[in-house]
Amino acid sequence: MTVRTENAEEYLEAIFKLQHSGGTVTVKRLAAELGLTSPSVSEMVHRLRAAGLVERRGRRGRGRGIRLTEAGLAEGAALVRRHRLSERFLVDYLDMPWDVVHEEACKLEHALSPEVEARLAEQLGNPLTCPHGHAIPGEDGSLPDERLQALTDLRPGDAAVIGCIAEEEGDLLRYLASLGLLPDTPIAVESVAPFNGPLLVRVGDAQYALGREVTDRIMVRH
Amino acid sequence: MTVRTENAEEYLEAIFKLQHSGGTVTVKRLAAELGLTSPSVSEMVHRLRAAGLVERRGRRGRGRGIRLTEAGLAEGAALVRRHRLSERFLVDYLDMPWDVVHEEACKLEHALSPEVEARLAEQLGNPLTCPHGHAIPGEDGSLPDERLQALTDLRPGDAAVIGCIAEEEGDLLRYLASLGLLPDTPIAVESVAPFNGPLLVRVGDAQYALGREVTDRIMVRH
DNA sequence: TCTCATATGTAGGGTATCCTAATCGTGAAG
DNA sequence: CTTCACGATTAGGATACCCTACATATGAGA
Repeated sequence: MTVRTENAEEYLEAIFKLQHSGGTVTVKRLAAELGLTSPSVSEMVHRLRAAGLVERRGRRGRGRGIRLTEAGLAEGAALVRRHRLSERFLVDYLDMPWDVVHEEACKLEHALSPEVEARLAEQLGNPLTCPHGHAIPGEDGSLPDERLQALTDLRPGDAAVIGCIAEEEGDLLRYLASLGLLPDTPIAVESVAPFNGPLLVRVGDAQYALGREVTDRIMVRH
Repeated sequence: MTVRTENAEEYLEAIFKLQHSGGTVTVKRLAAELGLTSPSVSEMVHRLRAAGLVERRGRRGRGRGIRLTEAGLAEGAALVRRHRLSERFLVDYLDMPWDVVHEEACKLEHALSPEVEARLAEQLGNPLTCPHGHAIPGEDGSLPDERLQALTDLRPGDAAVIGCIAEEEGDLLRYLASLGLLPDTPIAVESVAPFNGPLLVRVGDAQYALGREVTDRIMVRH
């Protein structure tokens, strides 16, 4: 049962995230998430199952698909926790820009022991979210399920607070940072142009016109 | 030429360290250092050579054995640098005890990009040594060769300063820390018991009798 | 009930890395 | 000058992944 490799960890993390984003975890979805082919994923899922980290429910009904076992859940949560703590570390301690930390954290997450993870969390002040606003699982693997909605789905006049950005890296993040559209920022929709046009939003004293590509990725709460 | 794997990095680091500790780098020594068999090492050395990271000198005379090329040297130095910076980080920022950080750093060193490495060094105040006293290679790969000698080799009456501890982890380090025998600590030999007996040393106001197993691993400078 | 689109799985093949056992080569010693 | 010990290498085999091509199975709709 040599399934504590870095590769296996990637799978567990991906399954954990898919499982928590709701919906059924299938081989196909996993393959898409990981950028691999279905047979490769199918094979690894068998290994993970043999190792007792994953189980398959019948293929019909609600609870179908791939599920993490108790052990797998703990592993997956720990990986996500380490990933997001790493991002916080890179931003808070090393002053790195938030649009590059995801990739760096992908490597770091596999290099943190529970001990280092715990001390890092403490040094960082036990943060609750990553720089993009995603919740950091607790040491017990718990993850609050906030119900966020895309900014796109607000109506004119609605006010909200940015919860997280559904994008881990790239130009979009740089753009948002340049506008000050960061997690926990209050934002209000002033108008919505028809035919899938831009949203006119207010942030503090500023007003911006944001396209759907952007507003789809800004997740807000009330 | 897929030789930028974590495994290959381990080899490069080991070769770098053996090369700098003087002496010839052979397959056998490498195998011992890495805890692998000779055939495995032989094979990887071929891969590294194909990748232009290593070269073999003739098997006689001074410069024989395995040598890092320019490229390999840079890689090796970077790995050692990241390893020792990681140790500093673990001790200075996360308050971990110095006898456990080696193992943690073994994992971390492969997860640091040049960018992260640079920022980490800066945040830590560009330290020159790891917690055990070993010099941290510069960004250019340079490594000063201090000429240290084992405490064992001093004569009664000699005074010196602890340079580094030739041991990365374990009880010995805990023991030394409990006595305050850390790098940069002044130390004087008061007497040496015959028949490979203990050394009586003075450290500040304290006096300790240290066995050869211990004094062999305490490297000092003047 | 039967058929088909689609997800899943099997077959077969490739690479990187490790191992054990056997072979090769060379300097030193007789 | 021959032999031998020992380090290096080759041979052959295992495992963990990954892939492409092909086979199966199943729910949905005819």
